[in-house]
Amino acid sequence: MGRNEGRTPTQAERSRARREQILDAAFHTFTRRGYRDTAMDEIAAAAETSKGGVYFHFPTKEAIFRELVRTTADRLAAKVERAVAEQTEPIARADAALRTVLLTFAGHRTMARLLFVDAMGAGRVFNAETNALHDRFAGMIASYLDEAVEAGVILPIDTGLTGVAWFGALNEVVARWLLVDDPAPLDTVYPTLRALLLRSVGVSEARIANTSAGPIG
Amino acid sequence: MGRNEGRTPTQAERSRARREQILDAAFHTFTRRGYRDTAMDEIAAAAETSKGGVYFHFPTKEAIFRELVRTTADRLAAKVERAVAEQTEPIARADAALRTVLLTFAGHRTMARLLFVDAMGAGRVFNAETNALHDRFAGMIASYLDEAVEAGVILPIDTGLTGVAWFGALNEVVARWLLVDDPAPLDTVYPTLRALLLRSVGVSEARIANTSAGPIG
DNA sequence: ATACACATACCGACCGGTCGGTCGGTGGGC
DNA sequence: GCCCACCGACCGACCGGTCGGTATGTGTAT
Repeated sequence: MGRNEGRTPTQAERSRARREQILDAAFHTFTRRGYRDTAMDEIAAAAETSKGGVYFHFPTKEAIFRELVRTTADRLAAKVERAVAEQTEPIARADAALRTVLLTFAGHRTMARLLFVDAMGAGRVFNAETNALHDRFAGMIASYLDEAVEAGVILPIDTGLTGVAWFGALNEVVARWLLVDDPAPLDTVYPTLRALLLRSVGVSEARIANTSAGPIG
Repeated sequence: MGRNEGRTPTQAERSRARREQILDAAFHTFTRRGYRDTAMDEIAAAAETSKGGVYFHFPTKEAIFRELVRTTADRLAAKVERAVAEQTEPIARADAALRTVLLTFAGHRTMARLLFVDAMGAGRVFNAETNALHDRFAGMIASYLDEAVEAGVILPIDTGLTGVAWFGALNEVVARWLLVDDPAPLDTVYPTLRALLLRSVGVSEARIANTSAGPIG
């Protein structure tokens, strides 16, 4: 690579590093205490800088939170889409999506926490945000279900409502797992939840018993 | 009816009336603006009294909210239990529970709102509360499912997890309906959701098609 | 190289506003 | 004459965001 190998970092580099540092600190603080209960001073302290320093990099508290939620949701959605793309058969695709979400949350509990924080600690401001987030994921599910209906492998159901219901079920299971002190590992509930959801759209027991695929991407 | 027919009410009566008035005002304000965004002054104003007046009847803001949630949840639970008691067949019982919740919410949107407010606007304080509330209803569902499993009319599933998942699905569908501006009537989604849930525990299509019962209590 | 000009990153005291809760007072019914 | 119900000014803590100031680069002309 260029000159200045690992030497005194340039201003731009230090700036981006600090920004990241603040994002990290905010992530952890929001994750542990919720949005409303997190003070800017706390974020500043956790990032080992000052409130002024934080406000140099971000315009408002809300902006920090939004960026965090957005990037986190993006990462999760991308991971799901990657996993789904590896499958061609409709049921296997829906299944891959479910597995990816569940196992990703299982591996990154804090990630799950952040995506649930706004529902737990934010005020009216974020209802629209939360709504949009839920819509996005419920919509993803619905589109996979549409494929499956089209292919005739599941019943011709109301995929919109089903997407919402599936998302809700998943949401609640994960939320429960987040709130309990020493939760059972999330991946142990996966087979049960999978069977429950697939059955709900008319997949045969035989087809459900036939589990698919290996580890997630 | 004793003497003093509708005449100047006694002090105790006026006191209880005021208390109710405050509860009412708090209910409406919490329902519209969420817990955190509701100021005691607003409640006082809505109850046509003063902040001091409110604090004469209630020790803290939290106490008001708790009482509201408790009595509301109690009313709903009682209604569900009454509806369930009218049925003897396990599937019909679970079905009655679902119908009652959905149709009660459909008829009392504000009631639904209050039960969801704590998740929307409260801070850490109520996580335990919310958790307990969810537990309670998920537990109710699970116990009905247990009956059904016992009777052999549904598959021998993990009723605990299923209770959580059903509750989550229901929860999300209702929440969605609360947040959308002009929602489709909740009772139109009932048949679809009912079929979805019943299928998920292995009830046959034939049995699902056979809808039960008349209007709710 | 040196000096100067300017921007960038950061600090922390401070401000303005909000809000839960308190308290001294008051008036009307018993 | 006492006390219940009520009033509303007030308190103190908290918190998001601002601002004047500083110090450390960074580019440029000499």
